[in-house]
Amino acid sequence: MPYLKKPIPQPEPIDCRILSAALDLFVRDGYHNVSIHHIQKQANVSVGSIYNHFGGKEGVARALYIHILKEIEELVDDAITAETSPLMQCQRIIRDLFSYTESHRNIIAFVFHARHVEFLPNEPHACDSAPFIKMRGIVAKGIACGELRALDHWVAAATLFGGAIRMIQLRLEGKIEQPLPHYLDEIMTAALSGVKADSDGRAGC
Amino acid sequence: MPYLKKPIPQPEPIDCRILSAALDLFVRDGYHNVSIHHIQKQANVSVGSIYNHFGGKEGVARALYIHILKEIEELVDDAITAETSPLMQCQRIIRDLFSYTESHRNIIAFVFHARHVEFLPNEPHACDSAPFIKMRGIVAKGIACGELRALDHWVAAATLFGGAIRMIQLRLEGKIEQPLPHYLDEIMTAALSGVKADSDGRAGC
DNA sequence: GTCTATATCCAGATAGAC
DNA sequence: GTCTATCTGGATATAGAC
Repeated sequence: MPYLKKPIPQPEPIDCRILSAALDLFVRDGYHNVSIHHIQKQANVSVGSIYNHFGGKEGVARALYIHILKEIEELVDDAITAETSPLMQCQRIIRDLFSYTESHRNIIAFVFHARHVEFLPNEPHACDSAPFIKMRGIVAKGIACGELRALDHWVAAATLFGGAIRMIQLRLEGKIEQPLPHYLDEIMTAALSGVKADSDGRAGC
Repeated sequence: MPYLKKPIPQPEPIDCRILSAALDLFVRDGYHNVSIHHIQKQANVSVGSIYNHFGGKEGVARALYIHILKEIEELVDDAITAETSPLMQCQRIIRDLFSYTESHRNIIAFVFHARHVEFLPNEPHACDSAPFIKMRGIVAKGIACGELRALDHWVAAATLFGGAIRMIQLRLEGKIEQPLPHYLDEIMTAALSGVKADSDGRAGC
């Protein structure tokens, strides 16, 4: 039996351990309250390895930021392909963000709760990143095709997603007791009624 | 002529200079990127004075935080006394927050943009502070008297204020070109239509 | 009360063995 | 590639003169 040919089941590759340890610590204590040494202990690696892989604490944060934004972008892309109308796409995104907040708390917290500009001054701000640009693109399309009212695009996006984002933040801060999906319908209808065009039949999407 | 009896016009008392210098720096660079020495230089005082008045950097931040929350609370109180119905009070608060964002940018930025928990771990979170509790109280009253729909209170508050807060944040980040009051009407009607009760005449407030 | 000069500490970064 | 040990810079905090 080839026991010995099997590699010892290394639980995770070293860079993943570093990233997930850093994510936990950054979210719990805030970037500036976490030192390389904290990460090193939590991930069971050495300082040297962290520098080898990421070039330092800021490098870890940058890798994390990019990785997580990519994950959010996938969530948005999935919504875009799964639904046809902009309105349904927005609904889908909110729904998925809500359930993601429950299942991948720290990922959502890192995006919606950290002030990246304070430690990644050279990275574009989150709201200039691909997933958020795409979300605004959906809103613009909804307005163009008459599904949404002809509001300023920023206003429409803020109204549509503002309430949901606020709920996510409150949930992350522990203010809201129930899991977010519990509030999904109420939030959705409230947000939509602010931006939906008067339903006079034409859905040109 | 009593020229000499007049005190030399000291532009500001020392502790105010410290606080306003700290506010500027905290907002611009983030608490953790600002040192006592930065504050000292910007305020034209000595390190010793800062320690005498506030006991250190954290003390400065705490004093600032408390002071600013009190200012926001006044804004909320003014709205409550100036208007009678909860709905009008909410409108008034949003309107005043918008104009405050333009006229007292850093004050609003410090409240809505900084992560206080990361440097004032023993202070209550902003959303547990008096002004925000009062805002939720207004919402609760609006629901109780039938002016607002019978939503979950968190949902109602998030819907009513979420869009406006999002606009404030975007404006602070420089994403929005126009001064906020320019968007006031659109934001207001969009937010209100999500929470207003079907107008069937009864306004029991 | 206000200042300058100094002490202490700790995080970030590096060197060099394995 | 991974580790430990060490160096360095800078920030907080204090001491003591004025």
